[in-house]
Amino acid sequence: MNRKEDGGSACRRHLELAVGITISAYNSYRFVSPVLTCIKFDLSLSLALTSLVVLLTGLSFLQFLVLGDLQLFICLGGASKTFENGRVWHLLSFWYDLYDMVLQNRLGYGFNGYQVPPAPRAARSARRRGSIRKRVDDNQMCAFDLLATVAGKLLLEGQGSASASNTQNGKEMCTIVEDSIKKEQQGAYKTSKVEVCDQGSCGRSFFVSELVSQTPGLHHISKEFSHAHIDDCSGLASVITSSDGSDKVDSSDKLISGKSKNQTGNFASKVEVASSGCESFDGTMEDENKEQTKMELPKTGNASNTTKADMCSLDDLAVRFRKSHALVSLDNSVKLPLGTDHVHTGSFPTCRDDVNLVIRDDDENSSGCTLPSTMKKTFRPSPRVGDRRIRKLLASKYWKVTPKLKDGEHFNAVLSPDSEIKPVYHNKKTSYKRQRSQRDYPIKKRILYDRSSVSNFDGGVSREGISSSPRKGFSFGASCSAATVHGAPRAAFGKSAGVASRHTPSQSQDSHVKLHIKSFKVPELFIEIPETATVGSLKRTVMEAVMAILGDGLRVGVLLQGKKIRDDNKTLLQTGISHDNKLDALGFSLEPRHLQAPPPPCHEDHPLPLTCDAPQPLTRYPPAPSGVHTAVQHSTADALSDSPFTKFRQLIGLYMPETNVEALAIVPMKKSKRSEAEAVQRRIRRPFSVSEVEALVQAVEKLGTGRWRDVKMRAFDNAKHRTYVDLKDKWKTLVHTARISPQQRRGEPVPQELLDRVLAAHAYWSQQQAKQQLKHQSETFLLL
DNA sequence: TTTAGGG
DNA sequence: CCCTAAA
Repeated sequence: MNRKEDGGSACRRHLELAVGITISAYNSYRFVSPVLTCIKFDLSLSLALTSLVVLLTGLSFLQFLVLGDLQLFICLGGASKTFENGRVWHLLSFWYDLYDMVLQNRLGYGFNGYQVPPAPRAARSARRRGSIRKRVDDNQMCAFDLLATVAGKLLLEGQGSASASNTQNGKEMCTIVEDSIKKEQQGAYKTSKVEVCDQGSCGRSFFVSELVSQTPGLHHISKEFSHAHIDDCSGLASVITSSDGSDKVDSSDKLISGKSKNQTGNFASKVEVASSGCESFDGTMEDENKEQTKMELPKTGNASNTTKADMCSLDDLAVRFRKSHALVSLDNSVKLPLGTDHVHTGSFPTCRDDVNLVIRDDDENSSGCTLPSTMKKTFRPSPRVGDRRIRKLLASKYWKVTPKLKDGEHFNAVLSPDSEIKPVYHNKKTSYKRQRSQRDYPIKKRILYDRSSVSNFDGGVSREGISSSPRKGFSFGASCSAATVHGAPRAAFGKSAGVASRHTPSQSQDSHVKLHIKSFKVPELFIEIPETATVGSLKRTVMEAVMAILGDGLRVGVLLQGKKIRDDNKTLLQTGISHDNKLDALGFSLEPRHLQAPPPPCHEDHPLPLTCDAPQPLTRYPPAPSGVHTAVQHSTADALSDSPFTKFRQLIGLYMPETNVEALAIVPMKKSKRSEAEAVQRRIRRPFSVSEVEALVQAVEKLGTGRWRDVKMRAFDNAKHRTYVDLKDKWKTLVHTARISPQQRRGEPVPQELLDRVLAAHAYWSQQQAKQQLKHQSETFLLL
């Protein structure tokens, strides 16, 4: 429950329940989240980075829904979707947290502690930065960091000069920035700049492109993100090792100074890059979509003869050099094995600002993707800071698989034990040296998550899904399997690396990455519970909220004292909720609704396979669009076409009209106004089958229309869900049906023969009843 | 609880 | 299917 401070309600107490429910107020529950069990993200991506991004996006969307406050424009496999209405903060912070979680590998991290900033504030980035850095390896820089910072700036500025800014201004700002940057570059710094144009259709699997939104800030942020992403993809620079570790730098400042040093030429004389992604980059651009790529290489004395690749690598190297300490260490000698010429010392300084844009696609085809000129520049709060940030960004360590490695070159993804993810391009000849630790475990062209490596987690990242189907673009699926996680759920991500290397089958393996989140928490579902609430009503509320967020396919289980209890709505609805500390006992879990879901690997962990009285699905709240309720299946290789993908599409909003988004976002928050009566769940409608009708008719023929209890016992004794009232009602409707014309009848047609019998029986027993009545009356009369 | 009926 | 008066 760290990081949980609620400014607005100090009086709230936060208790973390075993199943992930936090009670924050006396009569309200703060569902830090129902535990989401077994949500699988199946990514057939060539890049782990991309996977991550997608994953984050998917998850962030959850957050988004809950918070309902962000706008994001995402191009996903060609389809784009805009999420409106919001502040970037939420998403950013969520990313942040996720990033944190993923890379930092914090044990027991859930989303429970997550607190949404009441309002955008610049402080966040700073704040986070500090904490994160300490927590982490110090090496961890990430795009998110940058994003957050930029976002903060933008938001602040946007607020400051808000009124003046609109879409137009955004563009202007962009331009201005760009200009300034250009000048800057052309001026003091030599830069290698790559302009890529044409966005969209790059065939990249995932690409966060510009925001079309009205929010300038978002636009910029988006760009930043693109940069991050892309750059990351370009992540060539593998390892520049240094013989002397003395140069390790830990802070940005130092890095900067390092750079200065570099600029002055005191620096590395040799740069060694095994295989830089630049190569692939170039090749791709050429053979790919024939996108226009323009590279502007300022002809500076030293760099004049450098090739594109060189520049690229240099850039990267430089950046990485300054940035990722863990990855790159300073050395007196740096080699550039790109097969290209060597770079002179002088060229290094070049890299300084640039970063403009090396856009690389992670896609196997890494197409040179392009950004409109307006997107070329990243927003910079200040030149200096921007620089730094960008560098950080560039240095962010994600891992990626580069498709176009040359023979003998292997890409090594390294997931260090401390969750560091490092891209390592490894050349046969030039293997990199590891200075800092032995934690680099190269694996070939593949990113593996080993379950065993995350054994301490409830769930881990499963590696089973790692297969590759490059070119498939990517598919994303989420599937759920029955699993109830006991104890605080933890999202586990690559915890270690070492093991990964063991599972390095063949290089021919696809780069299909499957991330498996066994459980995570839906952050901040806030549900107020009226005093009169019952467990059942609460459950229903939870269900609604969950469904609003995740769509159909899930059911909510009720846990008492950590144990799953039989889900009997009737009982639950009558079970009040004590508002004292006994709340701890109550919990909820999310489970897949369909029964055919294969039991999850973790099944044994569960107390009971979920039991449900009725085989039929529970009523959906809200009603899901047709098709949505298709059973969630375990993702398979072709998740694209199947429900998992559908699921994902739901997640990312393709599923619901945007008009609903806002509502959805609000739903979980305040929905308690309804009367308790309304909160009581209505029984599921179970149309009578023909055979049931027949049984009913037969029984009534025998027993008459006034002995429903007997009818029930006689013909429906084992049909628990059919009460005698139900039978009576059905008879009523049957009679009505029989009397109306066939055209007016609806539902499953009842054989006319049965209807005739219904009328006959009805007539007969009505007559009998009348007789009985007369008799009774006469008897009474006689008595009088 | 069961019937009977209206909603 | 729900709700309930009435038995």
